[in-house]
Amino acid sequence: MPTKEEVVEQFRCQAIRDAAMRVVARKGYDHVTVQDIADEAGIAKGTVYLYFKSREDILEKTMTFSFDEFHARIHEAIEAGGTFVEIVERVVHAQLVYFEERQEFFRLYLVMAEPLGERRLKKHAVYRTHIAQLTKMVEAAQQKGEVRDEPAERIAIAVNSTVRDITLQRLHEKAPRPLAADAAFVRDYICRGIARS
Amino acid sequence: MPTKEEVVEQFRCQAIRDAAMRVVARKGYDHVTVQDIADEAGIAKGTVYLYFKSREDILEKTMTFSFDEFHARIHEAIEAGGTFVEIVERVVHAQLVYFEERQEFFRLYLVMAEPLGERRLKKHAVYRTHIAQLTKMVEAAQQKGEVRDEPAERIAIAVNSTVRDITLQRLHEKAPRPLAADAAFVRDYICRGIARS
DNA sequence: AACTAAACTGACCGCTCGGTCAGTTTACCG
DNA sequence: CGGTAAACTGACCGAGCGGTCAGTTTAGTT
Repeated sequence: MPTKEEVVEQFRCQAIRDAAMRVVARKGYDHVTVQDIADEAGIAKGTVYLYFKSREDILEKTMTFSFDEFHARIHEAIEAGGTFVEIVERVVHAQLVYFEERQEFFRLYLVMAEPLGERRLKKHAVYRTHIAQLTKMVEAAQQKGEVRDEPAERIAIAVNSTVRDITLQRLHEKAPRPLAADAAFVRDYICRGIARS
Repeated sequence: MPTKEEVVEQFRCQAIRDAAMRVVARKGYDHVTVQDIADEAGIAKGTVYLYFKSREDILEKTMTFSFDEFHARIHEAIEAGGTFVEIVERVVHAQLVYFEERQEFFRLYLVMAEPLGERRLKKHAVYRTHIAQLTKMVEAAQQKGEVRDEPAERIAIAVNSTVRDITLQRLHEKAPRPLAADAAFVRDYICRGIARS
């Protein structure tokens, strides 16, 4: 049983993470300042440092925390079973919906996938986890002979990239077409390619 | 006929752009300082400002300048004609080779595709140009009935995302498999999907 | 060699940001 | 209430950055 202090602490941490996520969505990961986060959360900058030890700490915790929920959703979609096409359909749909509902998270997610600079950031580890999840899905389908015999990780990356960029495109459009249409498009693109059959 | 002064000026500008590209590749777009660029180019910071009017000016010019050459290569690959599969094969191959040979450019390219923050950056315009180029390619193929009847821009985005993320993956690997293998994989993924046929 | 204009330099300025901490407010308990 | 400990605040500090410019070096001309 958590003490009252722990409950309050958790509540504050969550509020700060939520604020951080909104600000990252607005300004981009690299341009977020601690003052921004404090303002967004309606507290003083000093208070932030009572709950997190540095700017990086806030951003990293924000990332991993949000990601856990996303990860769980995809896990569900995979575990529900069925043919590979059905699984892909659910996974694609789950991702599109999740990104659509939580654009702040999606923008954070974009940052996770990209890193390639001097520092191997923790962000990237989070992205790799997601790829690993999809890779297992592909491997299972290959065992059942539903998917071509190519490196599973390559396939997972290809699948994921498509979902991500279509989501990005939808975010840029003022009035994107119905989500179901893009979900179907991505599912078909992944499974059958774009050649007229 | 350019004067001697103009030649020297162009040479200096090119040297600074080259330096900027290398530093961006190492540190990432947002963390590059003007001092970094000056050091890399072997000149003083003040000298940089004789040729460019601001940090943003350097980065923007570096981006568009490098991109023009890339754009031309893809244009060639498209215009050489043939069936859609052949064209895709050439385009994918050209991109993979170009990215492999110029990793600094690729890292710059990654930054172009991503923006989604407060400011609609010029970076993004450059990326849109590339997508527009691919979109035209897809539309031509649709006219000939070689490609399914889906929004051409969506297809272009999907195609491009795959090439990009596979390239990214290759950069992370110490010993990636032969480029031709990935080129074939991407081509097949795009045209036929991943379902076992 | 003497002169000059153009090219170049790097110390400097103003500003922003991450992080600190002395002081203030709040909340709880006897 | 009164007292005290915990929570909170925001002015402040030092570091680092973009951009400037007075001074120095270089290169061309006579």
